[in-house]
Amino acid sequence: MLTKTEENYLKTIYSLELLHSKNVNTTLIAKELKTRASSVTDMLKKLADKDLVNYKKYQGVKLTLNGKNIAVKIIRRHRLWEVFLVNKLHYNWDQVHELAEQLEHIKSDTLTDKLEAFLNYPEFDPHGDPIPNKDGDITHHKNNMLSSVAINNNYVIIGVKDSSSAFLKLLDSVNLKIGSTVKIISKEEFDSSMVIESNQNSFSISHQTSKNLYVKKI
Amino acid sequence: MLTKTEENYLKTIYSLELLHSKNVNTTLIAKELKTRASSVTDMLKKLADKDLVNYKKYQGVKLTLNGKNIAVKIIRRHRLWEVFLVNKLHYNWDQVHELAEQLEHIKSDTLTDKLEAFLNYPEFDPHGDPIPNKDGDITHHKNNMLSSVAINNNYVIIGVKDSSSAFLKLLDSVNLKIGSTVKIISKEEFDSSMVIESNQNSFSISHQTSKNLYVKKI
DNA sequence: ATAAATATTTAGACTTGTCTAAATATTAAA
DNA sequence: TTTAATATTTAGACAAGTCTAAATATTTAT
Repeated sequence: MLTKTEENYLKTIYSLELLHSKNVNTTLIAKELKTRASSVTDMLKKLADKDLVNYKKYQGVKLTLNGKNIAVKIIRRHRLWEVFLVNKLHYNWDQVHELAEQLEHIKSDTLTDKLEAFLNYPEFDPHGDPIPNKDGDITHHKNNMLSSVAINNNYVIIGVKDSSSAFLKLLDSVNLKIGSTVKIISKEEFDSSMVIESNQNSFSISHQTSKNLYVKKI
Repeated sequence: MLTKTEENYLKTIYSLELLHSKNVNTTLIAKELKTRASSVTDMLKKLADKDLVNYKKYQGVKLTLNGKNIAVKIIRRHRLWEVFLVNKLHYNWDQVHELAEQLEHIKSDTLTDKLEAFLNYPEFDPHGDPIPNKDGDITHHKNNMLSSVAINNNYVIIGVKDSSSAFLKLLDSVNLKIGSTVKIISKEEFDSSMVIESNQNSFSISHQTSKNLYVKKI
């Protein structure tokens, strides 16, 4: 049985592998987990001993199949709990991350599956991130950012890249949510901000905002 | 913020205080937590430093008001999660204890209250134990054991003292549950076993069983 | 009331996960 | 390609919670 700390390392390495195609390095993990590179080195050795990562000195790290399966399991638990917190306990989508970080470490073979059934097998969490199924299969079809998409076409928001409370509150304030339809009216060359139309009115959003919104053409 | 271990000590001391009126001693805590008396001594010093227990060398320990409030809070979380697991996720009542032991340590001021509302403010957990309210008030009205109650009267089962899986499975096997009505038909002097009537049929139960069932006269 | 049994505490050690500071390796720049 | 900058690892230390073994206190029995 893994400790909470070991699970957090696996989860972090998994996310970093998705973002960067190369082996994940020590410094990056340290920054992400708010710890020190030396601590990371120590832990990587331990994870390598347990066959959860492939680690060679000075060459970064990569999850083994074993390690990846566990990481996906943790992500599955995290996202299901987020759905529970938002759909059943009526938390706002910007309030659930820290709680899910705790709940994802509850160890039970049956709990996740029962929770999933209770929630009616949701496919996405409140931020639009896909929920891996029981076998660990996960659909990665969120590729288009609003920032890089054609003007004057209709899109629907299917996810957020940044799910910090600050960003989600901003979206709430302009009534943008998962499922909202948006159309780009104009783009500003100077700062890459754009005017978009959504919910029958139009307003300007920053580049920082548009590049954190996943969209799908409709 | 307390560690999981500190919380477990407080919860254990609280339960032991309810059972024994005197100061709780080191050995008892050690047995309950499956650890060593010396480890308990170490922890009691730490808890005393934080003003959670009153501890004097060789004289056992007693929760402070502070410590008691926290203990009750943990018990509240534990019991609410048990209700969730049984009522919403359809676990059997003998399967929820270990899971609730994990869930009770989730730290959140709002989660417990939202969970309580979601569950419609239940008063008792699946084993008939009362759930403390938000202010920590708790009703302790489970005094009559089936073993010590009059023959030929009608009672309803309101709780179980032992909530081990083994005992609960035994109850399942004879279809006794919280809310079942029972009447003692006869008692055996030799081993204190008794024949009871419940659900339109009668059968014998051991003293070990009858002294773990809380009942109320009807 | 003293001896024997039991309970409790202390001292010192171990594990996990962390840290700082120093040593070493890799990468980038001139 | 040698130097400078950066990244990584090692060595040694620390805190939390635990342990064993030994020392001390309390309780029980005679």
